[in-house]
Amino acid sequence: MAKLEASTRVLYWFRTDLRLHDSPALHTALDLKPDVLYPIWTWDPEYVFAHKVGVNRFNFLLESMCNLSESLIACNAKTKLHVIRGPPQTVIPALCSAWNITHLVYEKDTAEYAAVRDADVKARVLDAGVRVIDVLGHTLYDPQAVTDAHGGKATLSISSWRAAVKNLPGPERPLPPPKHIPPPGKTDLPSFSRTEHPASAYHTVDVNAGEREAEVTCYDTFAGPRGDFGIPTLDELGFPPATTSIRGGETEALRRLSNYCQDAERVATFAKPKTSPAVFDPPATTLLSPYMKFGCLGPREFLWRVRDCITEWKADGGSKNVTPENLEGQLLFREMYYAAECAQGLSFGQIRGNSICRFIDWRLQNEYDESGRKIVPRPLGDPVDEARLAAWKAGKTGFPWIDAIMRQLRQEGWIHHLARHSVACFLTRGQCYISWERGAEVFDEWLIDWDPCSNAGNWMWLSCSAFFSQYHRVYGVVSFPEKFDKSGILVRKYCPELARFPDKLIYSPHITPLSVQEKAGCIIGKDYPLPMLDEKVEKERCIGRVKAAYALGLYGNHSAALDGSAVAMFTDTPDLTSGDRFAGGKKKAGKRRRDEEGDGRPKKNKKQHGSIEKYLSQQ
DNA sequence: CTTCCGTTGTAAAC
DNA sequence: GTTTACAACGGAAG
Repeated sequence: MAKLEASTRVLYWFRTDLRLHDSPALHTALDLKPDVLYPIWTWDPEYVFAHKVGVNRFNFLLESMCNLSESLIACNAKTKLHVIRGPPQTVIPALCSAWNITHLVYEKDTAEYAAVRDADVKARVLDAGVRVIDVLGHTLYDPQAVTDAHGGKATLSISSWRAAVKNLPGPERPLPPPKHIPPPGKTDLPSFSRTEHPASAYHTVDVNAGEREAEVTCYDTFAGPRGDFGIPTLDELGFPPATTSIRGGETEALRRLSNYCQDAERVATFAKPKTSPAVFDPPATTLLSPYMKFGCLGPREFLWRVRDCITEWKADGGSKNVTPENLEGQLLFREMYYAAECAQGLSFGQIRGNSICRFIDWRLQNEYDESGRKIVPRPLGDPVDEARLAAWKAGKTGFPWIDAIMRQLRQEGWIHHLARHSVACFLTRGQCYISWERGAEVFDEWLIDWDPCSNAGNWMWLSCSAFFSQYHRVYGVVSFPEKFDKSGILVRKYCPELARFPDKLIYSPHITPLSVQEKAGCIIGKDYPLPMLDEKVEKERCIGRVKAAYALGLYGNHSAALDGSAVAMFTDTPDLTSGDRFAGGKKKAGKRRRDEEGDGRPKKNKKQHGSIEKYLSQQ
């Protein structure tokens, strides 16, 4: 009797902490000196059916889970990562009951979606008398503590974030990985049924259906096809093989980190804005973001490895770079976005209801029903806008720099930070004037390192919706890449049809004489698209529109943004590229349009390098 | 109130 | 290759 009460039986729930090193939550679990510890992962149907996730992120996750399982086995041959296929909200309470769990331990996830889910799970198991311990470990600082120190307001700049953390204790050195892990106990699943733990409920909205080549079989059983709680495979998701060359896992993360730190001078003099988005083999940056996203790499491990590396190098006479441009600074932006998301909640990922996000009359914004629910799938908008969005996503805009980046994104699941800037600026305030929500959605689908805080935060930054406001600074689709690479290696790799164009024309092949095009074996307008819009003309229109939006001064939480009437408060600048720009699309009711705007300066339309009409006719 | 600063612009002028 | 005008924002500091 007394012995039974003393027995400590821990369910350790792995989520975005797929590592053994520097895991405060796992450390806490082991400090309980448990008799048994079950390392589990709940294979949540939400991500399989309701959230659009590309094959490369799933592949990275599965590899990271496999690697973690191997590391667990190395600590104790009797253990491994146990995958249970079902929604955590019902599966975890059922496991607690079936396995007589006394403690549920996991790393705290502060992002709103996860926080809501975890609160649900927590409430259910607390009811059953299980103690719940959640421990921070995904960030250097507690986003809630930063928010509190900032008066409950979102941190909108690095300086305000810095002021908020000034009096908080700084990050300590990372914890070592455990050497031993207790074994799990019995693993039977009495009376588990799909009625209680539905996966099918989500089938009605299988948003990934288009990517699948076969049926989803991963929910046929709870413990996998072999009944051994094995890690699912892409086959069981019905997905084709992954296309990325980025391998997942903690082992790979630590190898990459060590590898990058070999070159102490590069670490110590790192300046993000100076790193090239055009090189890829190897990339100019660490490529550690995917590992950070899934917790294969702990932020403190990264921070202190970098700090130590720089200290050593400085001892040899070097002088180091400063935040926020240096490597440590990269982590600080992540912290800033986490704190801002924590203060803002679910609306951080959208315009509607988002008090830090400017309301701008972007095309193809989210749409909501009367009760404020997002309409899924999104009703189609103006065909010209839709065509532009589709071309952007497909890497067929006719601008090689943009297209190469988008194709790299799809293939590799990762692109350089400044490449993200280029394509995000182009889609939103630079040229297309399409809502950042659409871009964020595509990044969510394709980026391995997608993170609800950093992704939405950076899209608001680039679209000048929050964090940043210098909307005149528009990235050129030729000038910007030329600054880094005049030879166009990224374009040659990801747009191979352009590989034989001369350096001077690689970013603007449409002005190439036909004879040269023929020699290069690629006719622009046939083998590669004409530019789908006039870069300079659209840039000027966009700047004018954003300027007008700033003057109007609406934010996402304005009543007009909530009830959908805000768009009608905008007036349009005269159309310069195509007279029938709005002819095909339905205009919003009550929309006013004026003929002239602002400076009234007649804009010359000298170089019409292409038009959406010409572009569409090629499709 | 004014001034200064802000990770990552461009194009022209020197 | 570096410097400067461009046209100009929000927020913090003074």
